[in-house]
Amino acid sequence: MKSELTIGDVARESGVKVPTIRYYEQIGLLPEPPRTDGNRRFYDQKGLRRLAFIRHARELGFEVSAIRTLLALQDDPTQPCATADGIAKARLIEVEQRIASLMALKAELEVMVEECRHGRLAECRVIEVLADHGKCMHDHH
Amino acid sequence: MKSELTIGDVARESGVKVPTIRYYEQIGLLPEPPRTDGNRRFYDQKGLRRLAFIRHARELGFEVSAIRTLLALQDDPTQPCATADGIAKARLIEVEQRIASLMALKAELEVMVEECRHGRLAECRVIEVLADHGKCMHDHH
DNA sequence: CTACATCCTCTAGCGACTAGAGGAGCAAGC
DNA sequence: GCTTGCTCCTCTAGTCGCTAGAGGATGTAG
Repeated sequence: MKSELTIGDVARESGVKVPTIRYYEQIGLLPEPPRTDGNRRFYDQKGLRRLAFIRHARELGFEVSAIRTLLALQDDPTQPCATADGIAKARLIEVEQRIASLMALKAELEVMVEECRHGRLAECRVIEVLADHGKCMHDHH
Repeated sequence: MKSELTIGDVARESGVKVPTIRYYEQIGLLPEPPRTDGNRRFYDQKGLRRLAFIRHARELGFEVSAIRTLLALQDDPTQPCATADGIAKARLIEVEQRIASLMALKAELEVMVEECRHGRLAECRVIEVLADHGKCMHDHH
């Protein structure tokens, strides 16, 4: 376990691309790391963990502003966790709504694809359904 | 049924906002409509249908480039519909993958929220799970 | 005739990156 | 030492699909 990690090292280990790491630093999600004599960033295990935290949160769909709050909470563990819990709950609701919406779209796409008779476009269901919303059986949108 | 519709009329009837309609025109999704003496755009039922088509396709998550192709196909209905069918099928696969991914995230978020004991952050599951990906039971990401 | 809504063009901003230019540093092989 | 080639640096600009705002013209209702 190296103690001085280059930006490439942390990129490999965290799965976050090098330019994205620099971008996170630029927007203040990551602190400015120390530099070598040759002006290169170097990181320690703490920096790597912070980046892994960010990556995981991004994968879960949290916005950067939410991650900013979560990181601040992590930095001050004397705070009650109601805030973190609230952010997670809000995200859960978003995800549930997005799933419901996508399920409806899936059903609609399936009908379109299913009914396409592979003939001429004149009777193609894909075009037809898109052209006339009334032809789709769902009222979700 | 008016035959000369202002941009505001088609916005109301299609549910697409006025600046978005102008944007669609700018990127070539909509043809440049004729203008009144006072330089205002006016539309007919055909223009409104084209906009409704675009809106529905966007709601189904099709990208603008895909919609461009679908519109071209619609304009030339002698073409086989295999292309339209392919676009819809590709989108269906995307949607299915997105649903699967969101279901996994939902499960993970539920565990996080469920296990949060509403105590101090020191033992908050939300922060903890985010900080250590190994603590989450899914290997989807 | 005066408000006020709607329209026009134009430029710039959003989020979360991603790509590319142009140059400097570093490690390994010869 | 020297060259090759990879990684790093900064900076600007582009992506997608809009959205917001400035600053001005036009149309409509009372």
